[in-house]
Amino acid sequence: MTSDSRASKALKVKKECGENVPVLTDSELMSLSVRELNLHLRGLSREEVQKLKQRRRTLKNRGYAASCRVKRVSQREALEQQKKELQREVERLGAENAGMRRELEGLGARLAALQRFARSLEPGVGVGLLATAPRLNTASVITIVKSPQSTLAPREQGGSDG
Amino acid sequence: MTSDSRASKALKVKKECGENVPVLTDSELMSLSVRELNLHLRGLSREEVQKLKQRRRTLKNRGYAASCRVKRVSQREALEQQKKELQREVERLGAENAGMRRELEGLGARLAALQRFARSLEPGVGVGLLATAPRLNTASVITIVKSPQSTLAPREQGGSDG
DNA sequence: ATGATTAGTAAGCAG
DNA sequence: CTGCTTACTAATCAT
Repeated sequence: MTSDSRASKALKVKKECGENVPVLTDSELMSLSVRELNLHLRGLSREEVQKLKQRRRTLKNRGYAASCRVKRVSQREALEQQKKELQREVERLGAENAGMRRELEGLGARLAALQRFARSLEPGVGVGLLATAPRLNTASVITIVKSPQSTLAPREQGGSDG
Repeated sequence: MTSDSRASKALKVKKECGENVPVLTDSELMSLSVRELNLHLRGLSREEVQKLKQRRRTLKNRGYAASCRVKRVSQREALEQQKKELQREVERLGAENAGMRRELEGLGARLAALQRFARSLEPGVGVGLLATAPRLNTASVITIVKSPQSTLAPREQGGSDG
């Protein structure tokens, strides 16, 4: 503040009250349109007109600066909000990820066991199916299938016993 | 701005050379310690001392305001950087997630096919294993494993085992 | 006293 | 000219 040109506070410097409308309030002067302002400018000297216009500009600048600060704060808060949402999203995806990784592990184990069983039935090496696995029955398969429960495939498991 | 005391910019305010030497430059006055400042204060009137101290304060305030703006910009850029990194992380986790989901579907289909096959070998309904599936051999299992046409897995044809 | 922050001011740019 | 942004200043607050 320059400690001058600040009539907005307490200084009430009126210029030639006897001529026309003495002064305009800050809010009045600031919100007037150019056309409306010109109505109040009639009968004033060039210098007075200039002073009034400068005061108007100053008042508007005051408002511009204020909205500039408001905008700055809003943008910062928006950024922080977006960051929080992204952090939550990362956390959610990470948890979902870990769950699926566990499921994959379980399913992989089940599948590997079943494939080992299937290969054991295969006549590949030179021995036949019945000769290769005479003691194996399907109960083993069902048992293997039942042991880990997946959240993805909670299918029913009837007939566990032979 | 008061349109005075602003020699730092382009405004040329020349100091009355006939009066006194520029006792201290801005940068000098700003960086001096109180003790050092007092050395330069000797022999000056109270008013001059006050003026000098006020100028020092003003210069310091200028620096404070500058660093305040720098800090504001830095914090904003840091926030934006963190947001970008989080976005990349979300993208990465999402892709990993989708991949694992596909894997889970494929494994689920293979497992379901193997379970169906295993149940077909079961004597549960009343007929024995050999009587129930006399034509089935392990080649069927391998076939099922290699190309599961389940509703769960419309694609994913490449078998992992041979 | 020092440093940080805020609102107001003018300069300067962009439309 | 209008609106926005920036640097600066003074005021205010906290240490």
